[in-house]
Amino acid sequence: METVDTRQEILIQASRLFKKLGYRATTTREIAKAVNIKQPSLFHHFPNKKAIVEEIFSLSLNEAAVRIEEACRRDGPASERLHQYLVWDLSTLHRMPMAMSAIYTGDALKSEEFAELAAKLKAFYHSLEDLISQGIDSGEFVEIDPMLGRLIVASMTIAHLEYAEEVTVTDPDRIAREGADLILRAFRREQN
Amino acid sequence: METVDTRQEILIQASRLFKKLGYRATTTREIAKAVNIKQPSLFHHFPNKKAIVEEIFSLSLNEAAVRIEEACRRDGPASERLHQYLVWDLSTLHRMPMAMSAIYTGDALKSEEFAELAAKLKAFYHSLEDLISQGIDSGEFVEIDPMLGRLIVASMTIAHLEYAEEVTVTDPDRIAREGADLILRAFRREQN
DNA sequence: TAGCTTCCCTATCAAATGATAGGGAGCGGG
DNA sequence: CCCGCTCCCTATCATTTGATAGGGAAGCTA
Repeated sequence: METVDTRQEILIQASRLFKKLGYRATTTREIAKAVNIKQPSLFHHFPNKKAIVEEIFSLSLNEAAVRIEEACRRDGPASERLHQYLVWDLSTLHRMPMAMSAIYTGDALKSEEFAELAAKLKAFYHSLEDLISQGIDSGEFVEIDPMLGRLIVASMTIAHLEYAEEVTVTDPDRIAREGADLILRAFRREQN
Repeated sequence: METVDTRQEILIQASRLFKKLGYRATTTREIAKAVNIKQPSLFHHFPNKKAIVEEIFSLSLNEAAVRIEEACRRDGPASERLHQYLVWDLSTLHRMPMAMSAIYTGDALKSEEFAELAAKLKAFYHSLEDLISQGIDSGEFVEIDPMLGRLIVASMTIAHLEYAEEVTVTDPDRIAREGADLILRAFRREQN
């Protein structure tokens, strides 16, 4: 049976190093050292360095892509649907032992070799922009370019992730709600 | 006399590649190719690769650090001082021919060798948190951890930079004002 | 013209780094 | 007992990449 501990530990340590140094700057030797194994042993658990970051990425993006698309198609106020999605997203990410902000803030996605992942992310962004457009059309959000809205939601999500990685989180759900509230504040029209 | 054109072109092309690929993933050969010179010719204008990113970084941070500190010490509502600073910052960055978001979103700063730059940025963040604290104390801003406030201001600034780099900017001052408005919306209390 | 400076070139190096080859220890099943 | 599997090791390779050495052309000054 494959030891799941070492594999999981690789993901955790790699994500922290990716966050601290970036993907390219993090060597497989550093990852191995953090896991207390030798460098070639990494390749028993993952075929290559790329596969490590791909797995971390999939952990966060696969389900998120489905959920944001569902949120797009449901009925009801767009602001509520976006809020619900953000609460789920933040609480999920906050619970993960990996430093998930590493994936989005880092350099991994920018590389040519990660075109497939970048495409997934692009589709995700498309749904997010769609949802924001719905909110703008219904008058719930201020009138901004949906692309700018998407950039703001994404960057504030990452900011909140980075925040939660710094402080000790006692209640992931509560801090996720507060984060979602804060993100929506940025472009929700004042309620009168 | 040193040709300023090539030097400037190196900064511009390098910043775009840093944005697209990240600092570590961008090779000096790629930069040279974008500038239409050979790789070793780069080292006539800059002592090493690090110096290129340092110069781009200094362009944006040196004056910003002074201005944010001044904003901290001036009188008047904190929200107005922060707004003024943000308008200056965004309009300055939007006018630069370099892709300035490359510096903040990229992996360069994370590296050990850029500890000096990271320290500068840390001092800048300290002033920003101070200013946000003032606004929270005076009741202008919602009660959040100043660190979270700082992360949000920084990430939204970058989001706005990335936005302006995508669309064609006709009036940098106007888009800077709109950006500053949007950033402050995120945590300014509703005005009654 | 001679001499100096600027700027770019070709050729080349040394180090870092992702990945492979192949061996050995531990362990469980038959 | 031995086969096969898992998991880690040492040794090593091939490539990439930042940087250096040294030369040559163009332009300016005296």
